[in-house]
Amino acid sequence: MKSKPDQATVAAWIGLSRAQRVAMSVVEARLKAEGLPALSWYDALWELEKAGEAGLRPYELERAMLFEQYNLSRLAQRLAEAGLINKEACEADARGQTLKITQAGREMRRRMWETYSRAIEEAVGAKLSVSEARSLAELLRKLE
Amino acid sequence: MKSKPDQATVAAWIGLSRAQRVAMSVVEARLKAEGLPALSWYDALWELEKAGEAGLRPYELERAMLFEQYNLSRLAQRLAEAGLINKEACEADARGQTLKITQAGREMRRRMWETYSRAIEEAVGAKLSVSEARSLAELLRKLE
DNA sequence: GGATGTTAGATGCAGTTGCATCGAGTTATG
DNA sequence: CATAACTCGATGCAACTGCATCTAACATCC
Repeated sequence: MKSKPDQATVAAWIGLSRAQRVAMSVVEARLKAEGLPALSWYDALWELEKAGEAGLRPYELERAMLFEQYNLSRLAQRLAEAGLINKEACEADARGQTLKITQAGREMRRRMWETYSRAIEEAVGAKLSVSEARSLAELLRKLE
Repeated sequence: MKSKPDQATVAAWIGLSRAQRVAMSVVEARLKAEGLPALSWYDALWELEKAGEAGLRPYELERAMLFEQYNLSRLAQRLAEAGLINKEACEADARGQTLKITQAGREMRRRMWETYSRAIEEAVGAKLSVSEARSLAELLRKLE
């Protein structure tokens, strides 16, 4: 009789939790040290920047970011308050809205990227060769 | 001129964030569905069970779990209130205390493991071969 | 031994997250 | 068209997290 999750699976799970926590705390600390907003702001701004002129419906952004609905609702509020996005009424569906990044939002995203990218390099790039990073990315993709 | 974090590094970072979020949400959902406490309870109970009769000082547990100090302080409070651990005065250092798992704590950990292990299998084991899981664990270990 | 610095752990407060639920609008069914 | 079922997004409330700070107890240095 074989144990359900084998040793390697458990090791991978533990590694995933720990590595993510370590890397994330480095990245969040760097952002905070520069007085920049948290990572979730970046993710949202980036998705909206990629979406361009059309913007995104909250539920689309929610899925792209793997965010809970209530969570995104509040994130959007804060981003709008900060002037980084606009919430526009949606023509096609009177319940809904369309989120669009503002110029200030694009600038903030760019500014965050300077710090963010350095932190990624520190937390991941410096610890893996390019081929290791590629392998890791591929293995992680299988978990989604 | 080469871009600072290369493409593979960024892909690994994104994969890490997403995979962890997906896997974690599966696991937490399974625990919640069974009316069991959150994962952090399991981690603490497991560390204390491994520590055995000697128990652990809060700051030791804190480091083992990669938890913030204030965070662990409150987790220990809740575990103690639930009767899963005991907080004993520390002989060697009057400021400190020693945390020890109780019998109820051991039982809870075992009970959580039944659900937890199935969830790990579902979120990780089912998506990777054994050798892939081994590779993944090894790559992730380099990030700590 | 006494001043100074450091470490262990707790806690008040503000911000964030999770959960449940709501209200408004849309779609499906008859 | 009426009603039932569902989707979109917001929100009250409770739990949790992060930050700063506090108290008490070592440790160090003279």
